[in-house]
Amino acid sequence: MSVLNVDKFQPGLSVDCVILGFHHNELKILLLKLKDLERWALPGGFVEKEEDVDKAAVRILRERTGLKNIFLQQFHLFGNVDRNEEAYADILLEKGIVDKELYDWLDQRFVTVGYYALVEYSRVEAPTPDYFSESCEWCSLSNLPNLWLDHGRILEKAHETLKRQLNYQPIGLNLLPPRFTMPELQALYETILGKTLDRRNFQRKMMGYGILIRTGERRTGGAHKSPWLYEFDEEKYRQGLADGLNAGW
Amino acid sequence: MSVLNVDKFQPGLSVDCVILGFHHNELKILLLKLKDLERWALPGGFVEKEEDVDKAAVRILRERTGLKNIFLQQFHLFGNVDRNEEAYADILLEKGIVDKELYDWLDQRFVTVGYYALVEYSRVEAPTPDYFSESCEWCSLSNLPNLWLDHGRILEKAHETLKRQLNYQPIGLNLLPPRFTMPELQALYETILGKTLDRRNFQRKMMGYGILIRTGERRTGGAHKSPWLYEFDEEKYRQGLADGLNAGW
DNA sequence: CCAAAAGTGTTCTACCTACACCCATGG
DNA sequence: CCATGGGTGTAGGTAGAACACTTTTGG
Repeated sequence: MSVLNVDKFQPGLSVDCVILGFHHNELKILLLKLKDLERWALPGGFVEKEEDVDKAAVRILRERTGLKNIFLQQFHLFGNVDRNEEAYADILLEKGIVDKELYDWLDQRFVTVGYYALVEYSRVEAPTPDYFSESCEWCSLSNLPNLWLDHGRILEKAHETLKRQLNYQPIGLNLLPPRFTMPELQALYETILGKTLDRRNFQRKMMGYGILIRTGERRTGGAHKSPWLYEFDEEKYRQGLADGLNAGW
Repeated sequence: MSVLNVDKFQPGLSVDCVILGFHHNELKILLLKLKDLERWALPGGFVEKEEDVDKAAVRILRERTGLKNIFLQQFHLFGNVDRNEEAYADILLEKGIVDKELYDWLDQRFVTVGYYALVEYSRVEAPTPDYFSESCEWCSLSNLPNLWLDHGRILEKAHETLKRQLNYQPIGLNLLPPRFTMPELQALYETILGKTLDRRNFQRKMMGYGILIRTGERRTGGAHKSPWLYEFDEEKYRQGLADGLNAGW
């Protein structure tokens, strides 16, 4: 038996997670530095034979971040034949990181299901690398390292999906701390959308959704007027997720 | 070798297509009547080992309908373990429709990728059943037969996706005949959305998108005022598909 | 007291909604 | 000629965009 018991996995099927956090007004993504290769990969894994694909994504997220009960959404299946072209398994075999059995497993064609998760940056205490990687770190979306295979494309697609969903779904819960200011929420939107928004219109629009509660407190210590602290009305937030915010038509 | 050479297919992976057409002001879906079972299935198939998943979907659509160059969109992967529960393969083996090799192939766990296609009803001349089905027919969405496995759920998800996409994507090309009237287009929207829309506002909104061209001609023969015939400005239509119609934010 | 950030209000416009009205056609 | 469906116009409301103004805070 290899270091990984490949028999328990569904062949040819993998899951990759785009795990996004928000820190210092920047979108961060959790990436794995592959062993003996100057490339980084999305946290991913295989699907057990008796495991739902959605459950596998949840498990992988938990294994890397320790987090549970996180908003995790499937967004696309990547199924091109040529997506596995890179000969990384050869290097792994050469270096003795994998044995022949695992090599053969890795060498097959894989299709991968992309999931994205929005997590609170500070709640991820010790990101854990997997067997194929030497470290697991937050990287800035604006300054990405060299990504493995089609992982750049997967990330791009996740980002597109996220942008579109911003139009009809609430966002921020599990991405921001439990209490946050309106400028912080706005900065999140601006970062995801890649453009600036009007402060005052943003405030009105967000309040109009009815998913925010203004707590009585303010964030003090900043160099200027202290902003109010808000929290999500989780009940209404979930309803917004389910029903959509801007129905249209 | 079986009737199907299963060796050439990627194990555990299938594609199912929700093929929608529009006829007599009703949405129709192309379904297969399974042999020796009072159940119907979505047109589907397996993915060849050297074939992109998207290409497989195109191939399956072509095999059933003869159509090419159709709007075909992946919308979800269905990956629960329990989705294959039904013991249909047992019946097929019993009746001698499949041999042991094919039986074993069918008996494995499958995850399936859902695609939906919008096609012009009248252009599908002779829908062709596959090896497992005895007929291939258009069924009315409002009066569905008993569906196999989770195909009802897959259809539902396709319909949800379609409804949402109506808010930011044009629709109608390849679903309506090349020339159509505004009431016909409206009927399509109403059918998909499951609600009535205001005639006059609909017209203004659609014209506002700039994807329609009013031809000089009218449809005569109807019992009342003859409506104008329109066609899509395919250039702008495609641009609308790519960029979205209502960007939002 | 000043600069900069945060909160609130106002105007203008565009679009959506809900209608009223006119025109064509076949029976 | 009339019932019905199709085409066009218009008034009111609502929401988004683009503003100005006030308030608070640390330095």
